[in-house]
Amino acid sequence: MENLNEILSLDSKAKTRMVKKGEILQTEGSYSSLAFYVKKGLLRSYTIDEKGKEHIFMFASEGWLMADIESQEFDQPAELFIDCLEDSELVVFDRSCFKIATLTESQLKKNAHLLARRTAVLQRRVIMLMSASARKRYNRFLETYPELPDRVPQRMIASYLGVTPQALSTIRGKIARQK
Amino acid sequence: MENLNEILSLDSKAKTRMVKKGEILQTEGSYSSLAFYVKKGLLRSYTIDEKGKEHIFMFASEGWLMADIESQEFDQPAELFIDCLEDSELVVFDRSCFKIATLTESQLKKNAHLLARRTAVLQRRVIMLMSASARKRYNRFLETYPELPDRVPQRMIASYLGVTPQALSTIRGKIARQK
DNA sequence: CTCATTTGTTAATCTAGGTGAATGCTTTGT
DNA sequence: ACAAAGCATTCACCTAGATTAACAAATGAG
Repeated sequence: MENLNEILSLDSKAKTRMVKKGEILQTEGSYSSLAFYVKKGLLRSYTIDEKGKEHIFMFASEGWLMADIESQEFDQPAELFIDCLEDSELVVFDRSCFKIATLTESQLKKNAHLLARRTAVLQRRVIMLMSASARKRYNRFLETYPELPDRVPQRMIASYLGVTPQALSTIRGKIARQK
Repeated sequence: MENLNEILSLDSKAKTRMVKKGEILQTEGSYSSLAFYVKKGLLRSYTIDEKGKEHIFMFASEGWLMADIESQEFDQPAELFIDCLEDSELVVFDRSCFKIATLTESQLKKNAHLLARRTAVLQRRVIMLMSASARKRYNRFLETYPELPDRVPQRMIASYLGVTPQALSTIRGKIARQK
């Protein structure tokens, strides 16, 4: 991820803010979407389907940027909820800060890298979801985010992987037993 | 989608090229990745898993840009195959044309906008794959790409949706019968 | 035109993962 | 400190979709 100084240069009005575990930073359907750079702590973004079930879209720990860039760029209401999984220290950016039309050239370049990187992550995620079993997705998750399993409740890892907590528990049991 | 003139302004060296149905434009692992703007015709990008099964990542018909932006951005070998589903007329861009460092401000803005749009599509796709049944995904596909069902073989639609051709056939049978 | 390949359909299994419920364990709030 | 809520695990089901296979229709190459 870009370092903090580069990120900060995107918006001189950005402010540091402390948030408590459980605090909700963005609600689906809201227009006041912001972007959050995580200095310390852990965020997640997710949707809630018509049956009330949560589907975690991504996590953001130290050094990552959490934003509903898509809804910001197209001036649509937020599609995602964003909330806080640990007491965190965030740098908060105004949504205008990611509106492409308003950015300077050097900001655009940073932004383009962030976007390209994000797109690459999503591309791999789509391919995994289409082609790999729950067990393979879990193993890939462990490789990709080695620091998260100790900080994120298992039911949320399950949600990120697109399986139930029970299924993940069974997978973990099998992996542990066969070693 | 941006109109052709805007796209063309990205690269004065871009050339128009006619390609035949079945022609392969990019192979997984190759470094010579290009980008293709579709003036006429239809392309697809896909991976092949360890069992030899194809997984279609996206389609691009008239007015869309097909590119393995991810591998271009990170100078990695291509992750995707790209081939041609109909005789097509394409504008071919060199990969350098999407290397961020070399672009002008107005090109960067178009590029960023294309990426944001692509990311939004992928975001919805991930959420669909995690939370919706095959039937719902098919209905969503029909709404989103109304022109494709008549041009794309069903087995490829099935591959895009992440189900087997048999499963899609059954879904279509049920939908037709219950009307 | 004709034979071969690819495509779509249907049907009979099989299985990964979902659902629901019971059991302990750990957090949380007061 | 205690009750209450949330969490992970296990088990007994159930169901969506995979697999395999057979067959008919469409496509295509020589």
